[in-house]
Amino acid sequence: MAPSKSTSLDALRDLLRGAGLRCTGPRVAVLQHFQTRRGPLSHGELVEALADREFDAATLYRNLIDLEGAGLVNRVNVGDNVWRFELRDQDTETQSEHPHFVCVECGEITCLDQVRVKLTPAPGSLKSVVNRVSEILLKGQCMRCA
Amino acid sequence: MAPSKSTSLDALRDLLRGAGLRCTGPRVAVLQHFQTRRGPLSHGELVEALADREFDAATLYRNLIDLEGAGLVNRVNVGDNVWRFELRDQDTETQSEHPHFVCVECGEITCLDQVRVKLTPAPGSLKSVVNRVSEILLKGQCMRCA
DNA sequence: CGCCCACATGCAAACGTATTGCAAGAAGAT
DNA sequence: ATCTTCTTGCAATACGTTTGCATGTGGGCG
Repeated sequence: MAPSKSTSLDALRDLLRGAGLRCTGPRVAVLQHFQTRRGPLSHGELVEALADREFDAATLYRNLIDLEGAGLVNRVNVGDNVWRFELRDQDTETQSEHPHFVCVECGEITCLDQVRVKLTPAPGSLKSVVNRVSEILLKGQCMRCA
Repeated sequence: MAPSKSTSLDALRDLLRGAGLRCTGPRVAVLQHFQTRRGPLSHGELVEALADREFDAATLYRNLIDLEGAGLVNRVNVGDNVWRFELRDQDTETQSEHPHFVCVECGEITCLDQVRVKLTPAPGSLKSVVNRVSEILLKGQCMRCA
């Protein structure tokens, strides 16, 4: 019968502790805000969104970095030279195989699970410089922004 | 019998004038430097590379912007929040944008001119979200960092 | 060939985001 | 309850990007 609020709060608590981070006010607030938000969030947007809580901007910045280091959020760059962060899906363990598509307009990130990318190098071009490709990023315009 | 130096200089002159830009010392120097360089170049790197010419940094910055507006260079973003510019291939009319490879260790950026990327979408996956792919970014580990 | 004007340069400064130093404060293990 | 270590708050710095403005210059035109 526990209210959902405290339930999710406990979940966040476990999430933080499990990641080796202390459970503090700012961090819980950040995670909570991420849960209500779809899509990447910049540091500035986060500061403004939590302005009423009056957390220090540097604290929130470091929180984002820490959460990224703990694997709870991803840091993405949609091409406007501003770091953005998004809650990382905890369910999917391996996400390395499929390419990601980033819309340069709305910044939405799409996992192209079904898309296969085939690289056909000319002799001596790819092999000479590239050892291993770990991530494939496609940038462009999504249908909605077209 | 004209020396190749003056020949290419004339070519650059025509390139600039043809693009509607005045032929000035800084602009010629920028284009010349791009010709000797493989891969994208940041503003800071360009300033340092042409330090002996003692051009103003703001001038070089505006040159990059102007050259981009004239279609002579492309502006790319490899994910480190720094704008980079590369000479645009004038021969290929259809945007044959080559993919870029970024080493996640040393940060070196490589133009994979010869690499062709073929996307084979499963039915209804790519078309539904992606309208147009404008940039392809491959991240991984380069040979030297392996 | 020289004039003239729009465009380009140089210099300085503003700006926004990213990043760090340090002392005070809080979390959580014992 | 205490103590250690991590975190916060505040300030200041670093860095790339961008702009204002006065001066200088390319190149078209007479």
